[in-house]
Amino acid sequence: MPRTPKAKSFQAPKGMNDVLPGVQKYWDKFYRVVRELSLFYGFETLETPVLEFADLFKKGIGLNTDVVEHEMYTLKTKGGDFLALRPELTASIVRAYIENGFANQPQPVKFFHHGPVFRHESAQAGRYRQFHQADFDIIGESDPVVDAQVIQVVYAVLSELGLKGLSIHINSIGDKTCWVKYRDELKLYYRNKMGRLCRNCKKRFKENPLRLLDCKEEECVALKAAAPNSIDYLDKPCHDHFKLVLEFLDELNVPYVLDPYLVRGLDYYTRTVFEIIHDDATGSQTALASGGRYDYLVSQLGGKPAPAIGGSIGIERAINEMRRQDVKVAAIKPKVRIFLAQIGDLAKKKCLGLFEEFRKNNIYVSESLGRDSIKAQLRVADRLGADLALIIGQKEALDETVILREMQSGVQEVIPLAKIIDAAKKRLKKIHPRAIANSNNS
RNA sequence: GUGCCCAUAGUGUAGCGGUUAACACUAGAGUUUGUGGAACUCUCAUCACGGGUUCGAAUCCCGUUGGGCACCCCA
Repeated sequence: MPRTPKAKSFQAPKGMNDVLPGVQKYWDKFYRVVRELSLFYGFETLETPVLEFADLFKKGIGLNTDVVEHEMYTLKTKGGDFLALRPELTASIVRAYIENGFANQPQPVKFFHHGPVFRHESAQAGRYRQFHQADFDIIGESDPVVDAQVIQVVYAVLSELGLKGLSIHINSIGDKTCWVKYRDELKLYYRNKMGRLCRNCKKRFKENPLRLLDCKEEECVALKAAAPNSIDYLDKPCHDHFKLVLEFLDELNVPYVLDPYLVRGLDYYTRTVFEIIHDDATGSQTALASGGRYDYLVSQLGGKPAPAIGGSIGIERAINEMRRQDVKVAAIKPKVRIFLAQIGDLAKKKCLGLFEEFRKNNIYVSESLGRDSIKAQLRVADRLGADLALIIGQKEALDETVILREMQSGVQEVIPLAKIIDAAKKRLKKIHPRAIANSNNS
C-alpha cells in the first residue's frame, strides 16, 4: 500500500541521510585514499548501475539470505522487468565482468568499485538503508596470494585513514567438497542439543547449519564453543590454500586473528572469508569492512568459471569511526586571500569581471555580492580571514579604480582597475613572503 | 520484524496543566545612510505530525513519522 509522509514538510526516507557540507572533508579524505591505493595496487575503476535485474542478486547472493529475502528494494518497470536496487556490489561487478567479456583479457582482472547500496532494514547507528561501499575485487586468479592482496588493500585503506584498533578476523569456510562433511559433523554435534538452541537456530539447523555459528544468543554461543570448526574439515587443497593465505599475511605484517566461527551472510563465499573489525573500549565490535573468496559466483551467473575474491569497506562506518577517533582531516577549502566588496550595480558588474580575472590567475577570491551594505560585506571579509579587500564603490566604478585595503592594518590605496591584479599579487607576496601567490590553496 | 527510550528556533538546552514558550551560541538586519574585528538593539519556533482528555496542553493519553539502543542481521 502506497504511503507518503503526512508531515507538512518532507523528510528524507528512513535510513537515508544527507551528507552535509560539514562532513564532506571526511568523504573527500576517504575517496582520496581509496583512489590513490586502488591505482597503486592496480585496481581499475568500474561503475555499474544502481539498478539491476532482481534475479541477479537472487541468484548471486542466495535466495535464503536475509539480504535478498527481506532487505532488497525491488520494483517492477513499466515494461514488466523486475529490478532491484543493488544491496551490494559484488554481483554487479561479476555481471559486468561477464557481460563485457573481461574473461578474454589477461587474467586476473582487478576492479575497484564504489557507490551507494540499499538494504531495507531497520536503521540505527552505523546501519542505514542507503549506505556506501568501496569494493576491491580480483577475478580470474585462484592463487592465495591475491587473497592476501585484497585483504592488504582493504586494511591499508582503513589504516591510511588514520584508524586505530583494527583487527582482521579471518577464516576459511572451505568449498563444496568440505561443506558436505562439515555440515554433517555440525548436525551430528547439534542433534542432541536442539532443546537448548534458540528459535532461530532451530530453523537454521534445518536450512543452513553453517549459520548456527553466527548466533549471538547466550545459550547458542555457549554451545558453539565446543562445536566442530570448519577449519578442521577443510580438504587438502582448501587447507593448503588457507595456510598460504596466512603465511602471506604474516609476510605483509598485517595483524590478523583466526576466527574459526566467522561465517558470512552471503551464500557465494568459498574458502577465505574475513572481516576487519574495530573493537572499542566497551567491547562492542563494529565491522568496517568484510569480504571473501567467491570461486563459484562467476559460473553461477553464467560466465566461464573463474575464481575470484573481493573485499568491501562500509564507507559510512569508516567515516563514523574516523570521527569517533577524532582523526584530523583538513578540509579542502582554499584560503581566502582576497575579498571583493562593492556598492551599486555598476560596481557589481566590475566585480563579476574581476572575479574571472583572479580565477584565471589562480588566486582565490570571495565575495558577498548579494549584500548591498559595505559594512556587512567587510564583516564577511573579516570572518573569512581575507588578507585584502578590494572595494569598488560608485565613484571607483566610474573612475575605473579599485580601493585596495589591507585587512590587518586597514591601510588603503586606490589602484587603477587595469593594474589591480598585479597590485594585489604584489601585496599578497608582501603579506605571505613564503607562500606562492598564485597557489590557490594554503 | 520484536522490545525499550526519545522528539521544543540552525545547534545545544530550559520549561513538569494556565508564561508574551526562556537562555546560550550561530545567522540576518541595524546603531544617523562609502569601510571589518568590541558593545548594544531588533528579527528568526504554527513546541515533529495527526487525533483525544481538559475551562485550558509544549506539558497527560493514543496513533503516525523520524531518531537512538538492544535483538536480528550486517557494511
